[in-house]
Amino acid sequence: MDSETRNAFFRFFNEIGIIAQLSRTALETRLPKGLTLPHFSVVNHLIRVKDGQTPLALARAFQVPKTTMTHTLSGLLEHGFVEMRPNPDDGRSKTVWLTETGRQFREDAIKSIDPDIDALSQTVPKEKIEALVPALTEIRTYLDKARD
Amino acid sequence: MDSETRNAFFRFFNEIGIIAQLSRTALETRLPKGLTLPHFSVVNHLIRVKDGQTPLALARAFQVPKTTMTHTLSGLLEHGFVEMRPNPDDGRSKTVWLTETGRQFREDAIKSIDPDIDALSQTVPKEKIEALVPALTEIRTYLDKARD
DNA sequence: TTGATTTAGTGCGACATCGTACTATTTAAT
DNA sequence: ATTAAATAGTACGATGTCGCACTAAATCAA
Repeated sequence: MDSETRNAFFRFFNEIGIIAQLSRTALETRLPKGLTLPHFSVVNHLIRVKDGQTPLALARAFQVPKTTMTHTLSGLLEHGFVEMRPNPDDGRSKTVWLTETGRQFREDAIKSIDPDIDALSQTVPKEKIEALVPALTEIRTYLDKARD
Repeated sequence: MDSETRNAFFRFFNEIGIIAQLSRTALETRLPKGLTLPHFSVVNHLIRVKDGQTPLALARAFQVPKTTMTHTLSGLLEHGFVEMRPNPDDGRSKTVWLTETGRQFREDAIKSIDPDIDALSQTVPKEKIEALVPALTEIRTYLDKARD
């Protein structure tokens, strides 16, 4: 493997890592103290997709270990953003449901974040972002499969 | 802001976050136990750019708080991969220098990782990666400036 | 049916990250 | 020259992340 190819991939993953870090911090400064990107992401996911999913399904959707999802959900429970109900199909399992407070949290968060996205879109228009996503999805899918 | 635009950016940052996570895990499984992506990245940076830089310069290069860089460097010191020397230009400061052990660590790590990159490049060729980097750099630069 | 294996979720411990506060030194202001 | 402000680095504490081990329930095998 030539070092030029290697460096291309290194540069790519380095930019990815820094963007992940900066965007996360940028989002979290807009959230009420004690709430993090995973909190917002999970609530957002429950709205965009559907609630009533199991913790394990959420862990898989976000590619995190299930212990991490347990921790994230415990924070959402403390804030009253979700509630757990037994899974009628599986006694080991639970289902995660949004509360009205949780929906409101998402509404408020989006109101706080929208101006930032709007500002970013002045420099990097939506179309440019949309053009990037398919390649990123391809890479993400590859990495997901590659981890055995 | 219409929700379509918002969702485009959300999807983008979501993919970014997952790729960062998966690629980090993939790399770290190739490193000796106890060593992390930041350890490798810093050593790699010291070789690609130059050693003798200050901890603060490294913190800025990786967009992490200086306390985080202190912690990363302490790990590199423990492993004997770098050594610290006083900064002749500034008595408050230090400079970070690679050791032979550190260079060897980087060599070995690259040998371990190269096959993975090679496999990835079969699915996502170098050219495709290189085409993505400028846009990512633009976004990273924007986010960096935007954090006041 | 019974026992073995797999799976969902959690408690716990290890460690990475990062904000706050502190020391030592440098730079700026007068 | 003296003092105030800014800067480099670190110690410490809080918290997020995740591997390991465990319990309870489901699935599979005979």
